[in-house]
Amino acid sequence: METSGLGRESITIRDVALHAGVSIATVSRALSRNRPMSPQLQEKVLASVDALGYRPNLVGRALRQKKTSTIGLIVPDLENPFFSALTQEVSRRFSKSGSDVLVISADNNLELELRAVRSFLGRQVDGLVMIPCDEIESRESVLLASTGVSTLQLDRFVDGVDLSFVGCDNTAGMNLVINHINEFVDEHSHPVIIIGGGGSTSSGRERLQELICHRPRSLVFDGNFSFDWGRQATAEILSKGIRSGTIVTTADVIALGVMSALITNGHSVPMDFRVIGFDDVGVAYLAHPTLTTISQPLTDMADSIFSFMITEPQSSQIQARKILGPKLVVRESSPT
Amino acid sequence: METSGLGRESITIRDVALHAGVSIATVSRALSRNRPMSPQLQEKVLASVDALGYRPNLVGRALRQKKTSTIGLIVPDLENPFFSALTQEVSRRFSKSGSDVLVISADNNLELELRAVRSFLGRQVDGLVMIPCDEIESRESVLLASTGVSTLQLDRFVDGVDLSFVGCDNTAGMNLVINHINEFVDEHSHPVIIIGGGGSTSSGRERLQELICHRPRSLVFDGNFSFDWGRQATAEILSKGIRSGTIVTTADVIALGVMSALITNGHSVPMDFRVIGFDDVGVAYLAHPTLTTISQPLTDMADSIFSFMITEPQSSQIQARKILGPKLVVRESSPT
DNA sequence: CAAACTTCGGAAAACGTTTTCCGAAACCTC
DNA sequence: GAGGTTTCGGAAAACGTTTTCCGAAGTTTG
Repeated sequence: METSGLGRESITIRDVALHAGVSIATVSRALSRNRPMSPQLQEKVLASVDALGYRPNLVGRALRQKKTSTIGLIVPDLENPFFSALTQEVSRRFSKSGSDVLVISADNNLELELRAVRSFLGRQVDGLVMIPCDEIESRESVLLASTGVSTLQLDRFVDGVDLSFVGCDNTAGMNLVINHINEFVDEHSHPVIIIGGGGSTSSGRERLQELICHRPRSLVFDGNFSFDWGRQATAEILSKGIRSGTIVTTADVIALGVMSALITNGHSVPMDFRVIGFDDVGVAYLAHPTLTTISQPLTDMADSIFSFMITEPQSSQIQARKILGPKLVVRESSPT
Repeated sequence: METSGLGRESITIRDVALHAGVSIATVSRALSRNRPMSPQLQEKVLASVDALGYRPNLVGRALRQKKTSTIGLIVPDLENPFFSALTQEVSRRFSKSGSDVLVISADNNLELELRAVRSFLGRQVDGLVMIPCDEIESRESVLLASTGVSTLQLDRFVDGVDLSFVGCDNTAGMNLVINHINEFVDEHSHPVIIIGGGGSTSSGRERLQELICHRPRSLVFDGNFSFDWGRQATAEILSKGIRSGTIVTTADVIALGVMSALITNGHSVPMDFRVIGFDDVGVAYLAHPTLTTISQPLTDMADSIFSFMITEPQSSQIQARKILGPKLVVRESSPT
């Protein structure tokens, strides 16, 4: 009859109770299997549910239960392929266990990031996973998040905040790079050029620091995690008359910009310049030449986030850190 | 005192009322500015709000108001750079007007897509935007969505469903491609090879159909929207002994895979093969050679989605279509 | 100055659930 | 067969808001 689907008033548990001739408590129990009940009654209720096309209102449920079966994920920038891959991986992990991951992109904007935190907090998510935009400036957002709900930092952390963190070992990763280039870099004839990015993020800083520490004499450029920055930095390098060298970057997106600019200007990779990235995003394998880089253990990271979130009811306010090991992937952009 | 921040029990409007010595109605009004009130009282309430660090529970509010100030966006695959760019654009547009966009990735999985719909519906989003996974198989999801809330289809639509749609004109886009290749393709010496993808999606099908219609004698391959498929199809082409031609694809991700495979095997683009993509994702400009492609009006699409969602209270159940015009971007992978 | 508005704060209902509590019936046990 | 235990359905409270309604003031009007 009125299952026409046009009805703007949605059917509630009350309608089902009326239809089945039972109380709303019974309907609730039939659906939640919270308490055993006689099979015939259960069936009757379920029949009414089907007949009316009833769908529980999760807002009502959340209010009563004080939980939403939802976790929030705030990412700085979905257009960075590393973050979209990580997002996908985290979503996949949680969806296996039945909880939904809701994603908001902060668009590399501190104000939007703070708004996202407020929104998720107000919406009573059961947990919050943040990839903070900035090591210093995101402090307010992260702190606010942590007062309201079990919060985890992923990939990047905020300086001096007592919150659990899951990420990859950037220092170890850069050491793999250093060892790799030591195999072919002749200190004098073949300069090492460092192009940093995301210096205001913990991972960007860690990677850059490690590089500078081991290669203190190198030419250093610092910018952000973007294709354009890689291209721009390359233009500067070339304008200095440099015509060969090993260019180490702190992210694949930068490295891809670098290679693009080099090749456009007629320089060969890896003959003239060797280029090395970090992250191992999908396109790193697609570029030409294919990009030598550091592969991050995305699946492990997602798994760790999941177990932190599930096993720790927030009691572990104590700062726990799960640092996962990266791998070197040597491809065509550097000699084997 | 108890503003220590450790308190698991969150402060409610009731606590604020108590602290300020007013009723909860007054607190609500002070915050919502729903009704004018004396400034000194307002200030007193606001002071208490600050003192206690009160944050409204949006779940309670949503239950009462029957709206969540939230729209849901379901995307097939965040790792496809076209979708992450589109997601970013839509989020940006809505966040300007103060409503949150919550994103769920269906991971190219019909079951997850259906679950995402159920989840958003249950969570009472004010609107739903879907990029359906499959032209046929997503029908159940889309239909379910449309019964519960104002629903829009974006970029792809489901066959025979009366729902508004926003997307780009794939046919026109492919015509631009056809005209472009007509300028340099010598029918006999230079074969046209078509690599389709996403044939089970409306956009994939539309693009492929238009191509085949204008170039009926071409060699045609059909697969999905992925780098790997592009690579794989290329391997097949080469294995047939073909050593030159114009390869037209239905998506940049495919085209990038194609170019990668061609170059790896020592073939030159655009000397031996010309390659053409569709979408104009960021990396298209980064590839080497840079990729000739069709640029989709992402911002316009987001704007249209926004105005459909805001101006049409759902009354416009009537199928409205907003088809936006694409542009041809000629780059190095094809002759100018 | 009485009557009629206006202003503004509070009590309470409402939103859709889940869950506690209660009581009736049924079932044991001796 | 009386007393105790278990089973199971329903009434009602609770979750945190917003909003309708009411009534007590204050203000205008004739």
